[in-house]
Amino acid sequence: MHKGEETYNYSRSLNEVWRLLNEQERMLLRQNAKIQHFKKNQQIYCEGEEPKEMMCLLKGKVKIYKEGIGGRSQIIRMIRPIQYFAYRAYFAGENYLTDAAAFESSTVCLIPMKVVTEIMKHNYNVCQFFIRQLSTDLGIADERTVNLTQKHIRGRLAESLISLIDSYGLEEDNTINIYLAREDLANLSNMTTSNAIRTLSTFVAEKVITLDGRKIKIIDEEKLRKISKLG
Amino acid sequence: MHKGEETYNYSRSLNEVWRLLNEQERMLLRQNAKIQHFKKNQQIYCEGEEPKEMMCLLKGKVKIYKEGIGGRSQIIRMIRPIQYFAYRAYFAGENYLTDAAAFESSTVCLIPMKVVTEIMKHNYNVCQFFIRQLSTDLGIADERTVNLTQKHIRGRLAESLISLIDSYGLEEDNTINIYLAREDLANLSNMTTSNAIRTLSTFVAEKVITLDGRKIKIIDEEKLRKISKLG
DNA sequence: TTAAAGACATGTTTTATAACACAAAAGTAG
DNA sequence: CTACTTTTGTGTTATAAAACATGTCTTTAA
Repeated sequence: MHKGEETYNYSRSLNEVWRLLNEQERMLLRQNAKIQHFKKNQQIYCEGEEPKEMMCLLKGKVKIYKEGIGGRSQIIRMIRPIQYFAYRAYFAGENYLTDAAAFESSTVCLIPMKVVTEIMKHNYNVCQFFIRQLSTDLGIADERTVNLTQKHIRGRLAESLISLIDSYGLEEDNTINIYLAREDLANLSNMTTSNAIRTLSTFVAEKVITLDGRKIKIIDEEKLRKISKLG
Repeated sequence: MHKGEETYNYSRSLNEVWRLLNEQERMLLRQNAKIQHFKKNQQIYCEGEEPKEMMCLLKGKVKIYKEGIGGRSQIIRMIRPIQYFAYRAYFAGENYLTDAAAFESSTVCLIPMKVVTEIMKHNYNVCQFFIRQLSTDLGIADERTVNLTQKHIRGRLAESLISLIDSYGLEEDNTINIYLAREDLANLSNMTTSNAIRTLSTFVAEKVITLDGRKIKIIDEEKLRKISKLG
């Protein structure tokens, strides 16, 4: 695939926001957007940095996380392709409060926030897009707070697996379409790596999932949802 | 105070957003806004309800909370006068995910969301106001998740006390300007009521605070912040 | 003014989960 | 291929916090 074609596909991928724009605004984006590749486990931005550009994930998988107490990191949310991220801090007038890193080799489109806000001034649809997105994410964060603080280990892990299914989907053979280290699964579910491993094992014993290395195959999604709700 | 004067004062209180509006928009608000009083402990809205109106707290104190597992409720955030709330769900296209109730006798201004979005279409400043607010709140929610899941009881309670100071301020004698039941303090800090009581007692023993019923007087704010960070 | 209900306080027991320790497996580099 | 690091897996111990129990104090109500 030569460079022109690659860029063309990316432009199409930005679709969701793209169709809210007129030709002039699209031109502005084309002129200012940059494409950047990140290797597996490469940092995309760091806590404390000043946000200048918003990002749209074109390819790959990205985690937004925080380094907590005593090196225990906590994954806040996961990004899938064609999701926008890294704009919150700029809008709040803050530096980044989180870190972002690529789970796997990823491609990101960077758009200067100055350009974005310039467009927003004259385009209500784009404002509405961000308001809806922020509102949805705030709702998810509120739910998450209760889940992580009140549910037991089994419930939290089940919840995480379900959210991974929702984000990245299942292959034809019911394998979750992302391969995470046990440690990441633990950081997502607010538990130690040992307990993530142990609890995954009990799920296997209960025939809710099967494991093959990092491949997680869902056997009984109904039961998994039940564990997430009650356990 | 007669009715006209009361309304006049409320209008001035809406200041922050008020000055973003032109005369026509202000008229629209005046015609559609309603003032409503809530008694102590009265519910303002419930989870599952369809949001139709945004609210601005004019007087009193309000808690936004969620009923979690087994009746354990979790306070998500506290509202102080001249803060707007109850708009997230509408913007996200959802029903309310939280409950809201008055801590003490409170006065609320209700503004139909239809009117708000109508104004937003032609007023970028109002869009910006909500985007900034949502972005700030999302940042707070992310911080909170890590604090509630990773800090120990002492740290969580200290954190809650500090956030109460930040929200409601201190009297001249260093008393926190809100009187919460131990149970509410517990629901704010993700712990049982017993543990909130116990931990408050240890804070008294350590001369960080003094207690007189529900009055909490801050003796050593520096130490409290240290406990919140490390403990 | 005396019950009754609710909030506050504190000691004891139980339990979920972290912390630790070690081993096996798998991936990585020299 | 071999050594080395990282990841996974499992048993054991320690501990923070919930659950439970009980009593006192305070407010409300009859």
